[in-house]
Amino acid sequence: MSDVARHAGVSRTTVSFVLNDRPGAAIPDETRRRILAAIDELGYRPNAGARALAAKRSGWFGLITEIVTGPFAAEVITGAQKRAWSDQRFLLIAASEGDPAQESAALDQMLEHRVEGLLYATTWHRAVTLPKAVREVPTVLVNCYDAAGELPCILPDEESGGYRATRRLLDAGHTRIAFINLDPAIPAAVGRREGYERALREAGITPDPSLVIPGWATADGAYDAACELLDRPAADRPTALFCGNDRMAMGAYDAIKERGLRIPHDVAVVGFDNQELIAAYLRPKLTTLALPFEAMGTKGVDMLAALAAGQPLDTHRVTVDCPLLERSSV
Amino acid sequence: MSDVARHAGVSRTTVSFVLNDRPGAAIPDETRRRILAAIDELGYRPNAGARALAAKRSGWFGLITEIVTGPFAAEVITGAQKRAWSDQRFLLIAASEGDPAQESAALDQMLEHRVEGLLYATTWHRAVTLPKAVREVPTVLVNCYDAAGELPCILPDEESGGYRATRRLLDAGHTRIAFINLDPAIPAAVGRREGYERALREAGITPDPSLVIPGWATADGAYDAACELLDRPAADRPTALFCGNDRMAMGAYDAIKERGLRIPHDVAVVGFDNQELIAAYLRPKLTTLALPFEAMGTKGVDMLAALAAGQPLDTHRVTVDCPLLERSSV
DNA sequence: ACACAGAACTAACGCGCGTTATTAAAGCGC
DNA sequence: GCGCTTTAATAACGCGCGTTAGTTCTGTGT
Repeated sequence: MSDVARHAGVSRTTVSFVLNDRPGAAIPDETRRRILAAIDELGYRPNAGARALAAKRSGWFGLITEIVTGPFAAEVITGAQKRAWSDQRFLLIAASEGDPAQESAALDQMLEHRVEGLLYATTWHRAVTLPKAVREVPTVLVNCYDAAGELPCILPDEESGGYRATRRLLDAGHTRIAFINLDPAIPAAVGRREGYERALREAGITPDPSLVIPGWATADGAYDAACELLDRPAADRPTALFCGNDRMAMGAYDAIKERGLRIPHDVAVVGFDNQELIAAYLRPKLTTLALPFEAMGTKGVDMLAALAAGQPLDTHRVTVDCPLLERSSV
Repeated sequence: MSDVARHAGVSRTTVSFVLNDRPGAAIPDETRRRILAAIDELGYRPNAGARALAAKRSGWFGLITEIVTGPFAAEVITGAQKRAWSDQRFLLIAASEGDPAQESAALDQMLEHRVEGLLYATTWHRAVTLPKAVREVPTVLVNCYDAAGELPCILPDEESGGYRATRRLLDAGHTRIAFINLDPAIPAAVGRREGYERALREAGITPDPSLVIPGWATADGAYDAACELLDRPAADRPTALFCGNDRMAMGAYDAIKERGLRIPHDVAVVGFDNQELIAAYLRPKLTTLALPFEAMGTKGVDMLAALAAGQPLDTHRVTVDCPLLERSSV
């Protein structure tokens, strides 16, 4: 930068002023032109680290996930990344691999890099407790929530997801809709069931508890559940299956096809998660709900930016809708 | 750091010495203890940016990929990330989204952050030409190679992959092995075919060109190709299909099943790419070769570390083996 | 007694930049 | 001509640290 200044016949301060087009600094066009020419000629690049040091703004946000691989984490990263870069901020990404030691090591590194905010994302919707050190910096949870209830979080709207799935099946004319749920204890299972029941009641149907069966989040579990449902006497048999995730829908598909039933003609199916490689390749293609990972990542950076700028948050707990992806199984 | 020094009753220099346990500095245990206690008590964290500035070592490596999402990029990131963090180095990740403008913007940002090395990874094995600016910093290409032949690169060993797949089928007793290839013009197609033919010749079989058909990298293309192969007169019909990727293997599965043939009893299949969600969920599960993305990412960081340390590279063009994953389709 | 060597420590500079306080020159009204 | 404001520019400090070239304090041998 001193070289640029010398080359342009001005002081280093003036160069700094044009580089940051400092408001209030009166720089004649001719001078600015000379400086820009010198920059170009010398191939000068500002040093981001030095700039951060002097300005006391690192420009970094941190993102800690459980695994970098895996479709979900990748989507969160994508969403956060796009928003961050477009805003001249950068993402320091780390994976905890589910190991508390790695997690806290990653956190230490991020704090040493003076991140101005921290995003903590999990693979599945659940409660977490973070190391105390996170209090040193604005933190937003993504796809999880603070067991102590102190940190702001961004969560998928499971209830409206359940509602939307059920509503879609109701609209298609189904009245006996079974729900092959995840492990009933987890938040996703609770929320989706509430949405499922709300949709039914809204349609004037009293929810039948016998139509809600846990599939334990596995294809085999859902297969067993579907078999049990489909083997009931005709009057009790559901004509539609809402499955807790796409892998479970795969299991349900097997049970349906084994019985010579056709999808969606005899039995309609709706999944959850939109695991592209499953949902788009099943036959028929699976209608499912997408977890809004990318949107949550984007929203996370937005909230961090606000927090880092000292603005208060309007909501401590943000929910993001799960869009319905229409394919051919309803 | 000055606070720590004052609190421990020493100079800032001494604190710096114990923090970096500087070889040659004689620090009595008692003093070291006092300093560490002060650090702990004050909750001091070194400022990574300031340290980088003073030491003239940023500690950053850059990684540019086409897309952050997508299973392949994620694996490269994982591999690079693990190696980098374990080595106290950090990864500045950017996605070009296939847009040259974004790519060069990302590159600029990385250079401003004074990355000590750059990894450039593509989704599929091919030639690339990078902006001239990459010459400012050691660069290694991952899964692609420099059209100008100047930059070091890390590539999957397509030839040995083709060999290994074919060899596996030969070992299972097959002699008429068809190869439903990718677009014949791309490097992966060329290399794999060479390996395929080498394996055949080694087994005393003269490669039959009529058994090599392009499937154009799509499930439909491979389906058509498989139909044509399987509908040949019995004497000409292959008993094994080696497919250019897993999606193509899906297409081949359909053609095989439609004809009432069984996998692997009547026709064996080997895929390529190991797309988990396809290969592990097809019935029967698909035997396939994995592209070593994670290993290539790791190797990439290794090479960068060597280059950044000023060591010369022993090889300019490194190849990494594609491991065979045995499942149930052979 | 003195010289000398090592141990323990520190003052001071510089990394590349943002920023504040200040100066010098130019323009303007009377 | 004199005061005043605006414009154009700069010197100097500090961000938090690594590092070099010292300085001061011990102990040892003669």
